[in-house]
Amino acid sequence: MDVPIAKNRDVKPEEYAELRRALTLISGKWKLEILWLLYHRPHRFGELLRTINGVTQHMLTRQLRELEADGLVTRTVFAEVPPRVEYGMTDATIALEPAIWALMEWSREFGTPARIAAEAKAARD
Amino acid sequence: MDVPIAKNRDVKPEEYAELRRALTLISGKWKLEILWLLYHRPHRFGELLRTINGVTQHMLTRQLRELEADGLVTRTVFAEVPPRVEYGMTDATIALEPAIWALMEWSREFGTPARIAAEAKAARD
DNA sequence: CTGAATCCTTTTAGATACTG
DNA sequence: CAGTATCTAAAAGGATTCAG
Repeated sequence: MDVPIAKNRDVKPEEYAELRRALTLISGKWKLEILWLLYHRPHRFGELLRTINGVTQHMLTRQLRELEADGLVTRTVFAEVPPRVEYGMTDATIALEPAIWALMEWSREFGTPARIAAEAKAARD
Repeated sequence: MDVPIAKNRDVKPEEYAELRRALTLISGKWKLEILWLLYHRPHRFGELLRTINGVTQHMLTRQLRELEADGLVTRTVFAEVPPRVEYGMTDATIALEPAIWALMEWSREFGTPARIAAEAKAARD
């Protein structure tokens, strides 16, 4: 909090695109839940489906495919009957933790609509 | 990096929604550019329009309105002719800096598609 | 058990013209 | 100068059905 970003460096135009891309990678509706569960341990598809409240089979598959394509989860297929698929972390996933943590801290402080509205009002006065 | 989030605490279901909301707040296509410029100093509408490459008047207005509604920018109208409107930071904006910084760090390390793909491949092997 | 295919709704972004 | 009003396009999310 004592380290204003803007005072430290400028941002090149291309970096905005990269930063936006980073946001896109984790902005899927279920991706944070998925990643969080995987931070604890590898999970099977059915485990994720049962654990994540409200997600459909279709959406879970799609979010996992996107995460996999972006290198944020690993997908391991075991040649068994019945089939077993396990999802796990990558180095990129692990490196993402501090950013998620920082966002969660901020969300707890300022993420509440009422609180944010109050802050804005106070700033206007 | 030495502090795995998952090892420290669990996340309540409601917190996922809050975290997703935080992401939504900053996920607009032009919001990061806007916030970054405002971190340096207050800007007028026309200044933002000229400085941010590729944004249209319409989109800039909409993104600013959303940021304002979310308490991430202040909007000050000066009763002058011609009209002058200035946008600035709020406490919530300032508190957001560390999270943006963390995301940008991660993006520089893992945000490149090629790099991410390589990481994923290495993890699979 | 894991997931692909199809169709549909909602959200977000953008282009264009007009205004106090 | 700083917007608003329409309209259109693209992306994201979701329900349902079928399959190795």
